[in-house]
Amino acid sequence: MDFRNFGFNSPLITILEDMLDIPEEQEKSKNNPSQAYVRDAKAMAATPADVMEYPTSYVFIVDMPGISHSEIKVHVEDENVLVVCGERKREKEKDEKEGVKYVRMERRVGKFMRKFQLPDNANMDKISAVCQDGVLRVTVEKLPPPEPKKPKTIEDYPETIITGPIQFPFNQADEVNNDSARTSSLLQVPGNEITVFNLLKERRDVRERFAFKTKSEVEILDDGYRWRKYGKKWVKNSPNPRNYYRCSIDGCPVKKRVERDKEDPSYVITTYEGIHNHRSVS
DNA sequence: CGTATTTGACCCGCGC
DNA sequence: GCGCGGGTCAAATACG
Repeated sequence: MDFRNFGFNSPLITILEDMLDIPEEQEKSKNNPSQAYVRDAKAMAATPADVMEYPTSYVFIVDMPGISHSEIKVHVEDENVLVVCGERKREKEKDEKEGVKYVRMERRVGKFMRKFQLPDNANMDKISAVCQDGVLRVTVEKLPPPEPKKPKTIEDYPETIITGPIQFPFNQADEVNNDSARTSSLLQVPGNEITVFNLLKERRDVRERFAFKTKSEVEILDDGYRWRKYGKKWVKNSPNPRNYYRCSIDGCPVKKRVERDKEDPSYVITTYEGIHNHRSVS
């Protein structure tokens, strides 16, 4: 998560603030964007914050010294910007008491504020805040990670037909040193995905080549590997070209051919040959 | 301009 | 040995 742009605490702003030390009263005479800007800059510079990431949440810890609960406001603006602000007011009645005067007045009076750009996975509906001992603690729950798409089995896709001896050149690394491992593999077709599994239980049954056909608009099925095209051929008796690909990993011997079924052009026939000597890349 | 694809040439095995 | 079908190479070309 990128928190670099979270705060507004660059040294430049602090220097600017010192140079433009405008009295609060004058600031209140508003309608001047630059004054509002400076006021916000001062408020942010005066409001230190920590940000922590937990497994299921983000926590923003903000100093709000001497500010009563009722003066602290937490809200979200612009969809994903968490704004925390508070204001410590001068206590007029006490200040003006007979025979009482300030000898020193350093503690900040005025606005405290911080803005935080929330990450994409922040749950805007699950924000809570507690304030204790002048420290505000805002917890923003994370959205649960996107549900892993439930793999579908080949039975869910009767359009996919295994047409040759079965072998999985991809995912080969998963079954290394495990001869009886259940072999499974995921093939992704845009909008669909297909897991072909359990078709092979014994490593010794592995063939160097297999083919299947899938109903698909596009010819490039994402099988988790990157391929480099090295040839294209018009084969006899077919109106469609045959495309030749090599695994783009240097030294990997796997090749595949892709062509449209000449009987039914809505099917794409893919033939794999060889065994990958590396893991898939995606 | 670097990278991917296209495309014709070349190569290889097979049947005659 | 020759021709055919199909796989591969690599120069030319397209593409981003």
